[in-house]
Amino acid sequence: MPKVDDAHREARRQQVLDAAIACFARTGFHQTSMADILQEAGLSAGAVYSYFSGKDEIIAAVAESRHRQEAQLNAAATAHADPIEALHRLARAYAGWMFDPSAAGKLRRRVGVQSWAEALHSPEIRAQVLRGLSAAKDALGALIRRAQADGRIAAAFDPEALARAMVALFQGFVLQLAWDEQAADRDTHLAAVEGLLAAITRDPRRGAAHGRERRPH
Amino acid sequence: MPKVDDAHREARRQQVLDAAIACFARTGFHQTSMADILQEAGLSAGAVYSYFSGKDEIIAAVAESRHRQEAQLNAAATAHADPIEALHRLARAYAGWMFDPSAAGKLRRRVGVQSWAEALHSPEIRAQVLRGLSAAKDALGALIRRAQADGRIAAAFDPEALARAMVALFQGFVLQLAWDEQAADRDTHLAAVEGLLAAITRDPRRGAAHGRERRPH
Amino acid sequence: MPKVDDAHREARRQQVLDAAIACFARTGFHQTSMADILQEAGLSAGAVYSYFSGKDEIIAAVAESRHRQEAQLNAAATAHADPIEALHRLARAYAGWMFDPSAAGKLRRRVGVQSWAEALHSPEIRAQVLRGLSAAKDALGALIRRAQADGRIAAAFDPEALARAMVALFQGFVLQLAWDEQAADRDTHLAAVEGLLAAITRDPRRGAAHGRERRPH
Amino acid sequence: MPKVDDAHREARRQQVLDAAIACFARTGFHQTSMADILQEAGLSAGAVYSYFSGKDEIIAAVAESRHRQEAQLNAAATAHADPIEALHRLARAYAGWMFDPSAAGKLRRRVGVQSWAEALHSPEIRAQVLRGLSAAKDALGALIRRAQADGRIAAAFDPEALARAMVALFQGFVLQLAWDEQAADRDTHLAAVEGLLAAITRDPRRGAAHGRERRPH
DNA sequence: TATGAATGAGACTTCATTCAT
DNA sequence: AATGAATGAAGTCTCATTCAT
Repeated sequence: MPKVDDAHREARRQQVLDAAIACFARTGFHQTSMADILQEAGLSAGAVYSYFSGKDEIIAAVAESRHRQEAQLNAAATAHADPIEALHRLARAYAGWMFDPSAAGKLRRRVGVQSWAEALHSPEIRAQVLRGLSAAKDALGALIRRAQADGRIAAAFDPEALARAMVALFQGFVLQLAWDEQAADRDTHLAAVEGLLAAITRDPRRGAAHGRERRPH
Repeated sequence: MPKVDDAHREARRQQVLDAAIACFARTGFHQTSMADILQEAGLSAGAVYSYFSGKDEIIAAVAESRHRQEAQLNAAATAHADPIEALHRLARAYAGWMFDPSAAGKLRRRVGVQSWAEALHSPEIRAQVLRGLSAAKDALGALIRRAQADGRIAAAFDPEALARAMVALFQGFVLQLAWDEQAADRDTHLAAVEGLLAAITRDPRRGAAHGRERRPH
Repeated sequence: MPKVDDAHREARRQQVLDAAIACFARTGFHQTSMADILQEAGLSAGAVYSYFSGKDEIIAAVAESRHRQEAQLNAAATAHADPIEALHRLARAYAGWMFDPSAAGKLRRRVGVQSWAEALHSPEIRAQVLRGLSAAKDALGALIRRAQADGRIAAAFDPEALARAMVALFQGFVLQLAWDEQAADRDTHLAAVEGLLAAITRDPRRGAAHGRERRPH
Repeated sequence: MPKVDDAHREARRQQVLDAAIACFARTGFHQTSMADILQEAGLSAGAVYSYFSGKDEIIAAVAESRHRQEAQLNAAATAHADPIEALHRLARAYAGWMFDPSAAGKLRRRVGVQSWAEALHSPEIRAQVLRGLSAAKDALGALIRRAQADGRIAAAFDPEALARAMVALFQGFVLQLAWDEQAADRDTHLAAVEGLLAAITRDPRRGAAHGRERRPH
């Protein structure tokens, strides 16, 4: 019955990953020892090593699970017909995930920031991070181009640069939130992002484009 | 002649810090061994340990020197009488430093990102990072408030939130540049930041402001 | 089955302590390296460090085990009803232990002397040594007082000073033996101690005290 | 002018030795670093190394100076014509030196105890200590034999064993005093030693030996 | 002679990983 | 499959000693 075995295997792997996330969020990848993870998971060394080849694979798997979840956000949000509405939905989807005030959200931010640093010297994690960045930029870029085609965003904007800036804004907020969870709440962050969005959007109902009537949200 | 000794001492410390920065940028704080730093610096263990009490002090000194340089940017740029001009100068000063395409700039970004991660569990580095963040936010916030008093930025903006967003934008760009130095050049980043700035600024030469109906949040 | 584990743990700790005693006796606490102990014990560094937190704890445990054994001597010997007989038994018990000509006795003396020196700057070992000294002095002092009450030892003796002197005599012999195992045998030492004892003891069967029949050895 | 140079050299050596004694008394031979000694002496490394070949030579010289001083005690005291009086003088000379309550005496005891431990594994120091022990035993033994020839000490005593016991008594007192300087004063120790002496001495004016007139303290 | 910066062997300790049970 | 004791390479740091100045 491989199905049962696979389910069991998957459950055990998740148990290890959850423990690892808790430890990594607390002390960072390289200051967390395997012993810390074993204790947090309540498993023996032998057990953990039968599911993962080593610490590096655990780090990679933690980063990978983060990446997988992120990828779903893009797909879900960009389906909407109206590009501006899709942009807003995408922003809300990301904000909901990254600014999540729950304990899980806090762990995610902290591990996320560590991964960003780790990406500087781990080829695997770098690839993941860059893939995630590209996916977000591509999704945003496509929507921006559609909006520009509709005359809803000034053609003068470089879609790539604009997409990059929107992601940067998110990333900076995640950093600030990771350093100080009290820094601001989810709505504050979302408002800022949507403000940027509104500032560059033309009102579609007016003949002449004007930034002045834009409603940030 | 303490001057000679002090100069020598300072030179040696800098030699170690330079070596450490090179190593940290390459492999991260905790995957860099003291042996790596010794080799890079071309010094013996004993020599290095006579200038620093240990690896932690080196990490702290590296982060500290970064922080010290950053602090000077705020002061230099905010002196201008016109708040909008001061904001632009501040943006350019930060951009010039953080997006510096030279090797030194690249090292700075990479070490900076590591420090951001390290700040999550090192009280000292966290304090430095938060101090730097506060200083930047305060400088920006003061200028924004002056601009609002002059009617140059819509009063509806929360100065604190706006300042925070401008910093976030910078931080996100630094991250993206650190991951991929080819991602964009200094001008692209600066243009994006100045674009945001322009989008929220009223034209002072016009009787009626044009940003007036927008409610950023 | 904690019993098995505990037994195993205790056996391993003892294995380390035995190795440490051999090394310490040979080269002293601070000139013995952990590598020496590891080799002598036939264990790896990791194994030893899972039983002891470090070298200091091993030193303390070695001194402690010595102290524990010594404490039993006092209790066993002082139970006798006749105080003079109890004094002799105590002297014989100590002599049997401290002048033991076996290899174990030799190790004990050598480590003991090192502990005496170590007690000068290690608070833990000093406390142990002083506790052992007090226990011996107290046991002797109580017996001396009982003998004085019975008129068997001249009331003019200060019991505390006499006890201290008897202990000093033992300690000096241990030193001399440690320096030169051929210096004298157990009987010689015991004879000297019992000689001192006899010299201060009145013959209970005689009306008048006489030191003259004593045979110092 | 070699005389001046020699005097200078000797003064410098003594300066180092004094510093070393202070350090050794405080922390023991092997936990005192050369840096400690340099600082205490107020000399540079190069200076110290031009007077001593290394730490071992300093340790040996410290032990040696102690030994030299001790040797003078024997000679001075044993010159007296009456062997019993000479024994008392010898005891007082040793007591005066070893139980000296001054700071110098305290240092001497502490360094002495360390030397005793060091003698277990350093051939040089062992030789010194054994030479000192032999000298004392020989001086005492000679006096005891003279006293026995005069009928002042019972012939039944083994002179060697008796001498050894008297030295042991001193050594034990030194130990106890080093551990706790408040343990007893010089007079108490001297009284105990003289008490032992009296206990084995026959009254020369009486035909029959009597221990009973002895005054233990 | 004197200095003290520099050396580098070696000390203690940790921890990712293995493997006999 | 699971355990956890054991391994040992590698890490950080110290300190006796040297040598250019």
